[in-house]
Amino acid sequence: MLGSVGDWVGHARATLASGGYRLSGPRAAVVATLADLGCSVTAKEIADRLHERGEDVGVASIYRTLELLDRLALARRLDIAEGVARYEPMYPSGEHHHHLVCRSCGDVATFEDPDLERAIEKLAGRVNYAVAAHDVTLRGECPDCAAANGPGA
Amino acid sequence: MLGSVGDWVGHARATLASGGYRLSGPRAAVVATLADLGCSVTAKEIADRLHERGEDVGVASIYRTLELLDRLALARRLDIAEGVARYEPMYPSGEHHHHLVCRSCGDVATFEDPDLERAIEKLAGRVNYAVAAHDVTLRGECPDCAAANGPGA
DNA sequence: CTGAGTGCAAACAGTTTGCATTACT
DNA sequence: AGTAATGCAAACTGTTTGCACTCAG
Repeated sequence: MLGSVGDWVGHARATLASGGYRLSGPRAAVVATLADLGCSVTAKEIADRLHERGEDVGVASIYRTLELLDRLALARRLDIAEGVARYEPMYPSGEHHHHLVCRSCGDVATFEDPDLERAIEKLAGRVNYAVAAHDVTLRGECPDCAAANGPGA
Repeated sequence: MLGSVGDWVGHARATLASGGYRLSGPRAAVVATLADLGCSVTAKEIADRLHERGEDVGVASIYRTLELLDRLALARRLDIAEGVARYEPMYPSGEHHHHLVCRSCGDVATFEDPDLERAIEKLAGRVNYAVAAHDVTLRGECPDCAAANGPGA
């Protein structure tokens, strides 16, 4: 079970500790919640989830933790929809996925594609930037919205 | 000269007109400025440029125009850096490019890659979404920043 | 014990909206 | 003339920051 939730939480805890960062209650809660929610999570979603469980954490701490995770390469920030930052856990193995965003309902799905990764890798070697990461976002309609809107269009 | 600046302005004007949208002074100014600035432009950059030329346009109108252009597929909104919406002209030919973003200085460069497009096209046929568009963003360091920071890292 | 980390609330930046006024068509 | 579009300014949303307090190491 590569990159499983439990693994990532452990990895995050270890990385934080070895970086001299304290594993405070709020910080641990944000890490656990991010792991739990998984893919493409907003600060608000984390806050809400924690609130539901009675374990409230100030928004500032949520933002500060997410920023820290991003800085330590424990999470990555996504620019899928403008206006809201989304985060998701980053696995040490480097495995990752990309996103499909529904223009109608905002739903986010994921995909992985070796061919695409290969094309990007080759490309990265050709450009004059030192490429460290990449995002690919496909936009269109999810099956549900296509069924609902498509026939009419 | 496919998709040249002049072409696009004409195309935009025609599309607006045929959609029943008025070609007001402010709107025309935004269209012209977007064409002029070209790639990856923010609302503020348009406002500033117009201000320099003494042709001030209210921010609201700039945002409304950009949203309209996006809606009419005359421009596309980019989610390159979170927190700011960036726009660029969309050419009717469908030709487009993607972006390289420097993590150090924020510089944005562009690239085109047929292999990548091919991979995305194939992929689009395989997923269950009806894919209408795609964005690819490579992140890393531009040559200048790599030269400045790289040796130290 | 001591400073990293927290929570609050105020500050901010970018964007949107309501409404009276202006100006395309 | 009639209505789409503008400009202003206030409202909003998401995010950041200053500061006194707290708690993990």
